Amino acid sequence: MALFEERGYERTTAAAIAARVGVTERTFFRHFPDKREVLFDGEAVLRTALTAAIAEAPGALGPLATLFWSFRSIRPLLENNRPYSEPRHALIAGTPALYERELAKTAALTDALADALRLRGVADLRAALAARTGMAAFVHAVIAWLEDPEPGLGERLERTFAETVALVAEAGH
Amino acid sequence: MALFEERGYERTTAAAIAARVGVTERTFFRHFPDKREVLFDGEAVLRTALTAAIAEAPGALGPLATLFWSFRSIRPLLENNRPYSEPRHALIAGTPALYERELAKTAALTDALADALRLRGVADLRAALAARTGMAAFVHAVIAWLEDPEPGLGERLERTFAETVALVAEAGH
DNA sequence: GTCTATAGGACGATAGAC
DNA sequence: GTCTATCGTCCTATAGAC
Repeated sequence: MALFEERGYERTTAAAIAARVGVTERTFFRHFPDKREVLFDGEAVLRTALTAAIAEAPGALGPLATLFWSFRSIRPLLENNRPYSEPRHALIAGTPALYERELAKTAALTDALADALRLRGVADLRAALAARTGMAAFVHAVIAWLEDPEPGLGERLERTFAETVALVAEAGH
Repeated sequence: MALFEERGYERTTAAAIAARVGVTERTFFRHFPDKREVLFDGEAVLRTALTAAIAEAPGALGPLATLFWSFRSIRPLLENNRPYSEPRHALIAGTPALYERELAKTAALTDALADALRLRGVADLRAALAARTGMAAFVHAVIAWLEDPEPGLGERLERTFAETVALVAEAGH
């Protein structure tokens, strides 16, 4: 992050990153399959936390309510991580190659959520649609919060969930 | 597509594509900013059709109903394109680098839909959330249809819209 | 005369093969 | 760790269209 903020992502070579931590360029590529991945280690933590939450959510909840419940439950994780994730978000948003990778990670997470719903007995396509719809709200709320800390993440999530309900209700006549 | 289906995307060099159409590698890169882009020319057509439809949708419709109306209206475009888009989808789904680019195009399209909604007077964040939610349904329906032609796209869209309404209604208590 | 397209040579960086 | 293929950029030159 220090190097990227200094010279920008594209003008920072993999060799320069490697040199900064005292290894060779080849060693860098042994740890990360490509240069973008160096910024996306955290995704696994988020996926683990969310799929665990889905498994533990109250059994009475429907698919989308389960997701909303899970998103609420990992709020502390996101809030604690903000000092790192906020500048990271700014860098990613301004770098097309990184933005593409971020989208791929989000898509992989969406698939994982759908699988976690299936484990709760939700039908195949229904689980996929619920995961997409839920992630649409979650990503919207988190990005809004990363770009403007007020109001807090909890408030952003609740407002977004409520607005999703309102938008869809209106479209359903 | 012929070359990609023959040897796979990654094992097809830009030079090979260029040679196939009788130009040099450098000329290839004058037409396409990078190798992936050669498969994503069509996105502009879809964006133009959808934003135009949003502008022409009945004024009484709310944001999400406007999107659903627009998705329905471009059905013929998608159906006519199926002979090309179906093998293309299979190739993209099996090639991570192409899948990432596809996600980026979808994200750009989502932004364009949000802007089109703003032109209809929808508030900023509300437009962004509606666009994300609508695209979640649209992409779900189109992918399901590309991977299995039965039932048709019209039926896939209606079922998906209805299921979105049901999922969200349930989550809203 | 200007605009647009192709071509050629050189080259840095990523990333894979070994 | 060594070696190298491929992607993608920079620069300049040339040919045809209008």
